[in-house]
Amino acid sequence: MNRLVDMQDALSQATTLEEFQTFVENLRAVYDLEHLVYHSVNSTGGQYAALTYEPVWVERYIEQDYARIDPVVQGCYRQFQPIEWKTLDWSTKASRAFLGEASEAGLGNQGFSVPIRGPSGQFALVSVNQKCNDEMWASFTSERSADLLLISHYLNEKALQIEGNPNRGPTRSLSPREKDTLTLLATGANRASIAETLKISESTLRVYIESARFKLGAANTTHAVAMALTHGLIVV
Amino acid sequence: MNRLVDMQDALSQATTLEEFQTFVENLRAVYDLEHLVYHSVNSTGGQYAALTYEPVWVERYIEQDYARIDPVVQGCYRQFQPIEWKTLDWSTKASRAFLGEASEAGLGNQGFSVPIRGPSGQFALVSVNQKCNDEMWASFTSERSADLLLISHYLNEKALQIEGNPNRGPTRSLSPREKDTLTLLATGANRASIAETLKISESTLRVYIESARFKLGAANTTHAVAMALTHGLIVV
DNA sequence: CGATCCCTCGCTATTTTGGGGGAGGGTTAA
DNA sequence: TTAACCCTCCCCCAAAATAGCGAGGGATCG
Repeated sequence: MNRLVDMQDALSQATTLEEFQTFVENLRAVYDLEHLVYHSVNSTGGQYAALTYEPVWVERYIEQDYARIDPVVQGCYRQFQPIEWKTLDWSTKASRAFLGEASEAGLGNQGFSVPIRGPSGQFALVSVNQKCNDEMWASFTSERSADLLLISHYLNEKALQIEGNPNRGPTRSLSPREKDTLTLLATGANRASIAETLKISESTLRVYIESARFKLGAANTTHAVAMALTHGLIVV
Repeated sequence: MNRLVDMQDALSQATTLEEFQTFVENLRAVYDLEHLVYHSVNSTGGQYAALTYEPVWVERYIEQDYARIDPVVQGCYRQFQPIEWKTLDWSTKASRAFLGEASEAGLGNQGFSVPIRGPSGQFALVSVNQKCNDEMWASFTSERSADLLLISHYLNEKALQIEGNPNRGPTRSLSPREKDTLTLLATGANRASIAETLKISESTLRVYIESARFKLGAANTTHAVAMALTHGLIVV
C-alpha cells in the first residue's frame, strides 16, 4: 500500500493540468498498464481528460463527440459500481464501430472503469486499459479494485481543485422562508399551493421569491431554483 | 487491510436492511468508534439510514426534518472531499441548537463524514463519531481515511443493491435538444432568448420543454429543471 | 414496413409570474 | 438606538408561460 501513500504525496505537488497529466502518465507506468485515463464529462458536451491514449484517437473522440455514444461512459453514468468493459453491451452498430476504431487506436482488449461523482452533478470516470487474457485481467482487477477506487477519488479531488470550484462568489445565504419557498418551487408547486402549504398569503410568498431571486442574482424563478440547487443551498 | 477484506465478505452476505443495520453496528465495534452512520438522503426528501445513534435522537431528527439544517449534511452536499465536523460552520443559531441536542443525545465531540454520490442524483453520507481529543482524532482520521472511503463505497453499493432501483425506473433519458433547452432554462434564459440561441422557433422550443416535462413527470418548467439537475441529467 | 422517437413549426385561449409600488411589526447586532 | 434584516400582508397591470390542439419530414430498429 506504499504506492498509494506515495501517490498522494506526489499528487499533492501537482498544481497545474500539465503536472496532473504527467502524474497520470507516471501512474500508468507504476501499475504497468497499457493506458490510464481520467475523464471528466459534463452534460453540455464539455469534457476534460488526462490520459495516455494516442493524441490522434483523443482528437477523433472529441471531434466526433464520442462521449455521447461511448458505451463505457454511458454505462458508468448509470452505475455506481466500477464496470468491467466486457460486461457492457457492444451489440449496437454504433458500439461496434466505436470498438473497432478504439482497437485501431491501440487500446487493449481489457478495460475497467470507475465512475466518480462530485457536487453539482459533476461526473468523471477513471479507466484502466490492458492487453492480456481474461484470467490475468480478472486477477488484476480483483486485486487492485480497492486501489483503483482510491486512485479515482484522489484524481477527481485533484482535478476539481485544479479546475477551481464553481461555487465562486459570495453567495448570500437565504433566509429559512426563502429556502422553504425555493425548495417547494423545486418540487413543482405553484405559488398558490406553496402559499397554502406554508400557511401564508400568496403576497407574502412573492416577497420571498423576489428576495431570493435578488440575493442570488437570478433572472427568474427557475434560475433561482437552479442556482440554489447547484450551490447546495437547498436539497430536494 | 485484512479488516477491509473481511468486511467485504461479511457485507456480501447481507441481503436485507436488518442485516445491513447489524453490519453497521459490528463495523462500529471493530473500529472502536462511538458511532457509525450510513445516511442516504434521497432527492424526494425521503431518507434512509443504518446507524448506531440512540433511537430517540433518530426519531427527533426525522420528526424535525433536521437533514435540512444539519451542517454535516449541508456541508457534505456541496463537497467532494470528506469533511471534518470541526471545520463546519456552527455559528448560526440553528446549528448551535442542533449541536446542543446532538450532544445530549450522546454524540461525541469529534466527527468525520464522507459524501457519496450515485447515479440519478443519489446522495448519501457515512459518518463516524467519537469522544476524544483533537490530537487523537486527527491521528485516527488521517490513518483511516482511505479505509473510510472504501467502507463508504461498499456500504453505498450494498444499500443501492438492497433498496433496488424501483423509484428511478421511469426516468427516461432526455434528447440532446431537451438537454440543451433545460440547460439554458437553468441559466435563467426565457423562451424567446433560448429559441434565438438555439436558432429554432419558440414553437419548437416549447415542444422540447413540454416533452422534457412529460418525460420527467414534472409539474412545470422549474420542476423539470430541478429534476434534471438533481438527477444529474444536466450540468450548469 | 410500421412503430417510435426526434426535430421542426403553427394556432388560440387561459393561467401563472413578474415589476413596481406600498404597509406594519419583530429580532438582532453594531 | 439605529440599521438591517426577517416575516407578514395588500394593490394594479403587463409579460410570460402553459394547455390543448394541429402539422410534416427524418432516422432507427425490429
